[in-house]
Amino acid sequence: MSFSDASLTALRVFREVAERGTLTAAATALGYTQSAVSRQIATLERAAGAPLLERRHDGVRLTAAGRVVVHRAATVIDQIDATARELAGLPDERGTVRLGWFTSAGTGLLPRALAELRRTHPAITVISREGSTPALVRSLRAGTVDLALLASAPPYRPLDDESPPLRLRTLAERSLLLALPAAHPLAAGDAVDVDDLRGQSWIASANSGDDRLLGVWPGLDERPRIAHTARDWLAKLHLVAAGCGLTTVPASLAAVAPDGVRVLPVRGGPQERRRLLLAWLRHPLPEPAARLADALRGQSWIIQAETR
Amino acid sequence: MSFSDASLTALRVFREVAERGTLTAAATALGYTQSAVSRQIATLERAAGAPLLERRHDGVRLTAAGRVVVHRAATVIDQIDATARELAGLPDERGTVRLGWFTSAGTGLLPRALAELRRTHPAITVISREGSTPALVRSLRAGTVDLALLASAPPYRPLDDESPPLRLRTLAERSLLLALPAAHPLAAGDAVDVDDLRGQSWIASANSGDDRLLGVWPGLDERPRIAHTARDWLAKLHLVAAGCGLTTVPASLAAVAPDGVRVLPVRGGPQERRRLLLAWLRHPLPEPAARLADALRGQSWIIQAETR
DNA sequence: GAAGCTCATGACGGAATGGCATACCAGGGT
DNA sequence: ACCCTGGTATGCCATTCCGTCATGAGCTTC
Repeated sequence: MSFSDASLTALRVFREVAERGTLTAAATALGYTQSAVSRQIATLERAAGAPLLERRHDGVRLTAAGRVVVHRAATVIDQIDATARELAGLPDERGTVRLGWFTSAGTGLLPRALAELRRTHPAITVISREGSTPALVRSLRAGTVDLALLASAPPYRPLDDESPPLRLRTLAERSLLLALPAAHPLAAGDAVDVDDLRGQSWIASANSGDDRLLGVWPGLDERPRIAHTARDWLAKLHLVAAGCGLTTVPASLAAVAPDGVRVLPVRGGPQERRRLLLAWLRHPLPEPAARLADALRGQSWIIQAETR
Repeated sequence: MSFSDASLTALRVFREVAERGTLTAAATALGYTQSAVSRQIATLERAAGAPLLERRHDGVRLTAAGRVVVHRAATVIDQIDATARELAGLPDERGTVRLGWFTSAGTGLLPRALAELRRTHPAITVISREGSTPALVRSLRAGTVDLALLASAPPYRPLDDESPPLRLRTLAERSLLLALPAAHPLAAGDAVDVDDLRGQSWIASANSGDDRLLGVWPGLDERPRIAHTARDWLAKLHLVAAGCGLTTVPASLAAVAPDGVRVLPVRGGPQERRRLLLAWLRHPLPEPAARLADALRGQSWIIQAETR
């Protein structure tokens, strides 16, 4: 029994697991049952002669051997898929970038950068998908995205501690803002004082993954009053407009807030900065990915200037 | 059904078939039956959606799609095997060259070049194997050797007509010589006249593959008298010494002929030149392979000078 | 026309694979 | 203290897959 006995299916399953972080999620993504995935991993580990996953109560994490395997698996599967495309007579994907992005990049930075890129490099195709920061980091590791646009909050911990380390570039650094109903008493001035925020009602994001509670101004109350929970920005902003509560917004959304919503900075308290990061793993970055990175960087300067 | 459904086993089998040139040979090499190989290829072709092999009465040849697939298959399998090594904690094969060589290189050029390389670059490991020209060409295409040392006779046809073309470099060009018993009447002078060769008894090589009859001076008789057949050079030369017949030898063997054998040039008739070729496919050639090529080139100059 | 080589294919048995149900474990809320 | 909810592992089963064996069909050589 050696790794050469591994099956392609097992590699595919393993990559999916590495990307999703749990066997269960990988199973549903693949249309398998959890038990099938568990078995595939088990036989792959037997073939590898070493555990590839560290089992934890909240999912699994890659071991050192697992990191070796997921990297190889990604290139193997890419080869197979490229062969399929080539045989089908489709153009190869040399001119394609796969981009992952965190939700609030979707209203400003992303569409502008894509428009810019289409103007300057019409031959480049961008395939993108939204995802949470940990999901995107796993996708980078699993080789299913080439480039990821991430947000990071203080204390700016590294995104993961695996090797090789992800390559990072900070695109912009901006302040977290507060969205409140135009009719709200605090909405009168040019800014809100942090102490006035205690005891308010909040509209939070559905807590996706291990992120901290989003949408509530950080560091205020132990147990803030969550009036509503929504994943969608448009829904959240309309809830604010309807006077249902307050929420935090990244600066990029200030420009697109609907009527009835005011977006203001918060005075006092610790600086709530957010960094916009570009992350990738492959080095050197393939040509089209580098061009996309340029476009994102160009647009992020504009945004940075707009909103400080 | 798409190529993504291909299995690793099928790819392995396919590479072996591409390398051996017949399903049967691949089957015995893999320890399978011929029918198993036939089925694997059939399902792989179904997955690819196109025939990968052209069936001929004497084996199979790759189609255009087959060439695409064998190339990808080689890199996939290499990845898998590299993973296996890495997981086993073995050193990776970056410092290894896989060389293929035609039989008569084994007495002079090859050992000298390897000794030279070990002196100048002790870190490089060479794994080599003997093979016929068509077998080695297939091995280059299948990615199981990095470099091949080949012989070529006029009219110096291209080794194959597939794409991408093999990269070639001529190392030396030498005359074909004649080995005859020291006691033979023709062995008296410094050279033999081509017309005296008609009607002689010959010691031929076992006709391996589709090569023409080897060991008999070319262009003489329609049906030469073959007294003995042997694959091994040492055996052939001792048969000559025992007076059992004549045979042709490449110039590189002149120096190692045993007592009782004379090696002489042949006067008259068309020039019977043999080219020593170095062939490879990957470009650029990996570093250790390039160093081996240098060593072979260096030694071939010496040989060329020795024997003109 | 028989022998010898090639590849293809029908029949069949055993191994691999995925589904289901269930067991187990840890953390959080009541 | 309890259960609920997330996670993974595993016994049992049906099916599918993948080999072998035996045979057939086509072509070349003698």
